[in-house]
Amino acid sequence: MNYWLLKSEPGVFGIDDLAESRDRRTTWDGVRNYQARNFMREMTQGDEAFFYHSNCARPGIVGRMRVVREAHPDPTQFDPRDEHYDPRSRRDAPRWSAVDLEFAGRFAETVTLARLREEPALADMLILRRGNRLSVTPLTASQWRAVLALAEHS
DNA sequence: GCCAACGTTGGC
DNA sequence: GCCAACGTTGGC
Repeated sequence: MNYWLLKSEPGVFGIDDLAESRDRRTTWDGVRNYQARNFMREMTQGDEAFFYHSNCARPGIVGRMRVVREAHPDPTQFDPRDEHYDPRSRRDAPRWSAVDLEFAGRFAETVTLARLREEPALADMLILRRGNRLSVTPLTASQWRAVLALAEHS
């Protein structure tokens, strides 16, 4: 079992959009960073992930998801009308991957970025490191539990 | 392989 | 809107 944190801008695709998706599932596509892509390729079915709202008034963790389909070629890379189209990617050698995720609950309160920074148990969390902008990062089991504890005691 | 220029991310 | 930090691009 692995734990992950995935960022998305709520103005583009927020946790409510996931909760309202068909079967409460979505394909997490559009990732165009190699490090983030490589983390997605490490995901296995049943892995747990947090949904983080970025680039918004109250950035922070807003809920949970579960990996329901492992890495597969991101279809948007082949679609010339999609903003994530990559003309250099070939169908016989796809450059970018996506995973499918299922909604697993929304927190009663957002665990804000400011709150995450205050928590000693989360000092090593990757997204809290200076300048880290990765949209997909791994968490340790203890970091996962620490965030859940913050969510439950807010 | 170096590195300057540029584009993007994302908090504030 | 600002800007620090980072990744990517492309000339050389």
